Amino acid sequence: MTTFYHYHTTAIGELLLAGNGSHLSLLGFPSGKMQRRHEPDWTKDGAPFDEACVQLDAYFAGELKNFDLQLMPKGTAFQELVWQALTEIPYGETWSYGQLAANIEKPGASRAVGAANGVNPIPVIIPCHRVIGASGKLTGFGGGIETKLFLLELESGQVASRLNFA
Amino acid sequence: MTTFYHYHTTAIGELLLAGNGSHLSLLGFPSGKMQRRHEPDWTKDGAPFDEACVQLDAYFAGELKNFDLQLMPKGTAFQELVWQALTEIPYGETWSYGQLAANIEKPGASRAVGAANGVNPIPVIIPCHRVIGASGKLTGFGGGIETKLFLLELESGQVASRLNFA
DNA sequence: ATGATGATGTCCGAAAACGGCTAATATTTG
DNA sequence: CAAATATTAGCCGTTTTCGGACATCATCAT
Repeated sequence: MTTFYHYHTTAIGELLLAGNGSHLSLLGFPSGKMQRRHEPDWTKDGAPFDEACVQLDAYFAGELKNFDLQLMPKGTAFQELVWQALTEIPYGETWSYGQLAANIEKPGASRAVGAANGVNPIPVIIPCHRVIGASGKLTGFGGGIETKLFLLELESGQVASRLNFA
Repeated sequence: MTTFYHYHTTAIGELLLAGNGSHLSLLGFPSGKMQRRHEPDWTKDGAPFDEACVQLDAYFAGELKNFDLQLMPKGTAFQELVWQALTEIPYGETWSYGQLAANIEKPGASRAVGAANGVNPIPVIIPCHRVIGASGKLTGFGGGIETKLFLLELESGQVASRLNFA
């Protein structure tokens, strides 16, 4: 099965999108700490990334609050359960890792939830950034803590129109 | 990639053959101690097993001394090296595990050779039965020691025309 | 306040166990 | 006294097991 990819520039920098012909399976950050680029055997464009880009643009413009895309994140049963639960956190809201754990009927698995969050293959669209420490601390984010903060401010209606790129 | 399979009865009982459209990747013993049967998602027949069966029949009739088939055993680098070396043992001859180890430039790895022998995916055709202990003892064989003995007697020209099946 | 503790799922590296072995010593047997 | 058997101790790739480390957090002692 061939994998398609596409780069798209947004307010948080360039993003890598990838998937098969119909479903999105990856959103990565080509620059920054956790770099993620396309694999050599992937095919450029070709897949329906247009819709994803349109929705991303609208999201960063503050006009779209809920993505409606065909997603296909791949992980263990537990991870997919967590990622599914993530999509149920309303726009602009934040939950703690423990709350999310309780929500999937696995109280005590807050730490495991954090680990699953850390390998979320489609950040932003699957809003792992809406999960923070119980103390309110933004404990981590693949695209960098500053990006996580930017997304939360965007969703909270604050300005946060610019961001320093390294 | 779909896998094809086929059962064929020989002097040592029923055998399971499996592979893709062109290469043989498995020969198993459906009955006996180390049972090996086809997986549910495999496709019956369809692949060119005809030639393999013809050669097997000729082999058990004592008429064919060297198989000429497209093989595709899958294992670690070391294992494939061992299996390759196995095919260089002449018909009717027996080597010790230590000799085989020395032959692949890994003296001292006789024990590892034994382990690799034990997971040979295509016995009989890849003649792991031609390897015995340095003392002459037939130390092991997936299809049963008695089968190993049968094969060696067959290749040594002895009668050994019948074999008791459990 | 600060710090140790235990619960949870996954990954990763290290360490140990396990064989289709063998040559070198013991130890038994005729 | 040999000449068959044990026992032992290295050998090596693979597999299994185990112990931490994590995007945590409530709890109970200091």
